[in-house]
Amino acid sequence: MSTTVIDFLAIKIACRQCSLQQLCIPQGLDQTDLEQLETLIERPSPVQRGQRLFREGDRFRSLYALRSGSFKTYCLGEDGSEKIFGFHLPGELLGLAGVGDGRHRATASALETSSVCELPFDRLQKLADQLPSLNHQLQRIMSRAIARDQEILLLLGDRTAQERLAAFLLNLVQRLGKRGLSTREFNLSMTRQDIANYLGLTLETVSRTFTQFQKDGLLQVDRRLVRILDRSGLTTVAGCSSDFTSSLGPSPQG
Amino acid sequence: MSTTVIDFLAIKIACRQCSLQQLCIPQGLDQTDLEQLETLIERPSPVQRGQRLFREGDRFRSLYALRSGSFKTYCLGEDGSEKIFGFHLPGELLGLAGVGDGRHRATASALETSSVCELPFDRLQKLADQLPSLNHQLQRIMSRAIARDQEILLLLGDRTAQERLAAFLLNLVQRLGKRGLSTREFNLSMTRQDIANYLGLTLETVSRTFTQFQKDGLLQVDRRLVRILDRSGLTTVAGCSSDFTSSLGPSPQG
DNA sequence: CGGGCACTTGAATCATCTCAAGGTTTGTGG
DNA sequence: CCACAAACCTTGAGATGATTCAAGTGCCCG
Repeated sequence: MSTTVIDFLAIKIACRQCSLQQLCIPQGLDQTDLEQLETLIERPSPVQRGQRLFREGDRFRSLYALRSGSFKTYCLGEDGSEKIFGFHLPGELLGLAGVGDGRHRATASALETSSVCELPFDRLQKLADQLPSLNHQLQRIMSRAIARDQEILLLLGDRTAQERLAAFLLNLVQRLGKRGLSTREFNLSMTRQDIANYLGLTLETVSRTFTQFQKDGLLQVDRRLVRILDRSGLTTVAGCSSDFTSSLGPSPQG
Repeated sequence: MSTTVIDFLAIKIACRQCSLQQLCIPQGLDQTDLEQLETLIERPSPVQRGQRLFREGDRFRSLYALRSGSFKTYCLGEDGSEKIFGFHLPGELLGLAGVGDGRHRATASALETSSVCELPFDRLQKLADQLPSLNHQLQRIMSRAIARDQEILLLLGDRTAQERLAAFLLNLVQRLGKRGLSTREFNLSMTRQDIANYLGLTLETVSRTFTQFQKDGLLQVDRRLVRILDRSGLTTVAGCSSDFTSSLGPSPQG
């Protein structure tokens, strides 16, 4: 037992061998910069479903790079209801919204057992002050987070339930594809309630829309398992430029 | 005539004397850093109502700090319809979403005659590489833009027309107040259509809601002129934490 | 003075929500 | 291994807030 623990803690963080390199911070950094980056990364133990990485209002200390699994980020309303800002997949950075004023602006909760790399922000910032390439990469990542949010706003702006769900699913497969997973069949790690919340709909409407898509031969749905039968049909239903569906990302990262 | 032009071009940009210092990039920078920042700032001629600072798809070259006036940022849908991401007031930075991939992600259009400072990004970045304090300020600004977007999502998530409009107005007066303007009476620089679009409603619904607020004694409205009669009543209608209304800012900056 | 634009108001329609009930899966303890 | 509870999902019927369509007013600008 103790050996297991020791072995686990002894794992060297090697961005250079990580399959998510091109999606994560290392993108665009050279070998020597990467080596320095690796020295500051910590790896906490895996996060179980429902467990939180940080909470709304927590002191902001670290950014988190998702290695495996998935998260949702949300805030609680006055009445205790959640509002979900985004779902996050491996390679994405969580916590960016906390940089601004030193407090996390959302809660990040694991949708399934997940693992993350922790990047203590003071050390990351210090390193970025010395490595322009790392600095620029951080700028790019933050800017993209802003751009993605615009696209979520597009989605929520003035669209029907069908358009929203179709766009959501297309975005999801597109992001899964980038991570080397199937773009035809996948498992939703979030509940209908979560999807509804994110899309500004009710649970029932999401459920009905899934059923409708199935009747229309666009999808085959079995609880959390979704198979896309007619991608172009789905794109038509989404009713927006491929540009949009291809770039719609997660909401601001906690 | 030519003297006018020459005089205009000769105006020295002095962040140190700018009243927006505390809202804009200079916040937190010391004298010497500010002097260096001033050297790279350009001031284009004033932008007339309807004129665009940059357009969706344009090559990203500069950030723009708004000195006076106001802007909206939006994207065009396939059918030519706009989707407005935000309204921008003096001291705010436009164009942040373009850093990520070198293209502007939205169009920035002046709602009234406005003036801006242009910050060529290559020079700004180079300077930030040398001045950690400037760099950190840029990080803060981008992070806050992400955080603000979360709050817009909260607003659009699941709220009635009344809640949305009340929250919108409260946010606006709050931002105007920070700029030393009246928090009881102000002029809307955007049309009902723009507000509707931003809030995910129709023009008619916004108009009706204004009328309703007036009947309820919350506001006095005369075309674009709005006077707030019952701030706390409006807060109640907005139905969200003061925390939220106080921090809801503009959408991602173009 | 006239034309256009922004805004207001009304009535009917519609998409989504709400409320309610039932079904399935999963996990837990006996 | 079974019974049971909890969580999740589906489906239906009725209610409702917002939209759509339509008409009309007032203001600004040429």
